[in-house]
Amino acid sequence: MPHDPDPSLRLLWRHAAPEQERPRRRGPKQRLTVDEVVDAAIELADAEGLDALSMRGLAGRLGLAAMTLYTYVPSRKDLIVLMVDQALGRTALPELPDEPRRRLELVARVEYDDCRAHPWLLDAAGVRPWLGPNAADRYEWQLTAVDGLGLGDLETDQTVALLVGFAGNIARAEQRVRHAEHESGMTEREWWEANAGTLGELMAGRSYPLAGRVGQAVGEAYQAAGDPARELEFGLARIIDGVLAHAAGTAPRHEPPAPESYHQR
Amino acid sequence: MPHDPDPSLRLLWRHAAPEQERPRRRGPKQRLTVDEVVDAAIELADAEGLDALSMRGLAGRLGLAAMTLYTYVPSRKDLIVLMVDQALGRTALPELPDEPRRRLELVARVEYDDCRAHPWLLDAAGVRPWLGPNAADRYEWQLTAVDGLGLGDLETDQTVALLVGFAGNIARAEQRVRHAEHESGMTEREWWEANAGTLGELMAGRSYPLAGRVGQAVGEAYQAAGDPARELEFGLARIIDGVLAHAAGTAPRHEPPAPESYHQR
DNA sequence: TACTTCTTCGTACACCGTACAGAATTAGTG
DNA sequence: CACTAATTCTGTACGGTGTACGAAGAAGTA
Repeated sequence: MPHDPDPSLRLLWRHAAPEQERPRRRGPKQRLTVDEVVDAAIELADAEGLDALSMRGLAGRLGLAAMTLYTYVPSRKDLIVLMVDQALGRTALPELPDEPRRRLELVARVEYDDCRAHPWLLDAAGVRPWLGPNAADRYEWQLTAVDGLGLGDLETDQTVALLVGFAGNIARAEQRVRHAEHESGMTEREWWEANAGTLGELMAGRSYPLAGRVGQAVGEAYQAAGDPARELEFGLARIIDGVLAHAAGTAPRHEPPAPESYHQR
Repeated sequence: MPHDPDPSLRLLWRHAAPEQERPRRRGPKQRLTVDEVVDAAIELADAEGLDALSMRGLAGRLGLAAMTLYTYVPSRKDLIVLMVDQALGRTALPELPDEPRRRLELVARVEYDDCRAHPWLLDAAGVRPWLGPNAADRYEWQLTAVDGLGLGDLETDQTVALLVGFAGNIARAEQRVRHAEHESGMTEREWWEANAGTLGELMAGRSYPLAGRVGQAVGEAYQAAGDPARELEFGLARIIDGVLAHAAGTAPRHEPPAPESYHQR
């Protein structure tokens, strides 16, 4: 017996066929629209994070009783799916430049900017990667950016995943620091100053020559410049170098290692 | 007024100074050890995910009352921090090969394997990236792998982040599919078959030339081979190409500095 | 023995998502 | 018009969560 189609797909694509969207329904009109609900949820999640987005809280902010939300949206999970697609739709996809490197950079940067504007996007990725209209548009746009390098279909897809995944990781690292600072009430620097003594005492006996040196350099650079944009710059340049070299067919190729036992448990 | 040092740091490094670990305490002995609690939590999270790890559930599995756990661990968040470090400590860090490419590959693969063995590691990364002993050991090991390429301290750190971040992303993508399948009760293929009709109807009017073609190719390749290992392979090769090219100080379109042996294919 | 300190545990609170039933409101039907 | 059916809105309730708090008991010290 086959499965039923997913009802929330129609909700995701609710703007696709606006002709007969509302074929005159019986009961009272809805006070709000789904878009208004989702927009309010986005606003709330932007301000206070996905954890702080509760059905009761959102309903209260909208002047509704808690359960009323369920006439707009089947569940909190579905709401989040709608939020993702709606947030993606807010940024207009810029025109793609001609130069390949610029195109790939742009794919990563757009993703990075969105993940900074809506940090909860990174947490929401845990739910099903459903195809909403804006997600579909964006995927098509991303593929267009990578298309024409001479890669195969699979490699094109993997390149997109590589770029947006990396951009998301940079955003995630920033978000983690902000989150920790917000909830511990002290900055990264204050935390370190408060714990350096304890940590040094605990780590006595162990030696971390590289980690000590590198960690210090990273800490200084981070708090001095304060721009994790540099981090984006570096990794992005490496990735694009590698992709372009591969596309040009000039990258050195090696056999993958034997899959079993490159290290023991 | 300066901040107090973080109490859970001592808990993280509880094995660091075992001499005077227990300076004769008064009340009854604890029935369990912190390690046993954390191990049970890891086991539970491995089996059912981080969401299913509740204090009551864990306590029940250990034969304790719920609140008793709080004599071992200050809070659920701290427990997760301990879980992360303890899980990291379970995999012995393999010896690093000589060839640079193999070293970088190994860094990514170890991370990938761990993220597959403990999928909740990816969710747990949301909490503070605290320095536990095993995390510190691993960081040092990762830096050692990248060291010697001629990169600066910052770039070395960023390269590590690039590799492990990528590996985590691949694992995350797999986990997402598994999670969706588990909770929807149908496989990716079944879902598609059930929703292809609806989706096609909804997407009428829009055209996704690339996404359609690529998506189909990806879907076939994915379900046919079932190996996301290929995805790891591809991105990893690009990243390492880019990093090594950069380390060699040569722009992407230059020859690599003739390693002793590499065969082209 | 009495005191102190620690572990264990039951209860309680605030919050969460949401199932359910009833009241109010509107559109279609006679 | 009245009547019915569908739909929105709402309050209450259930089972779940993390954890604050206080009581009870055990083990060490005086």
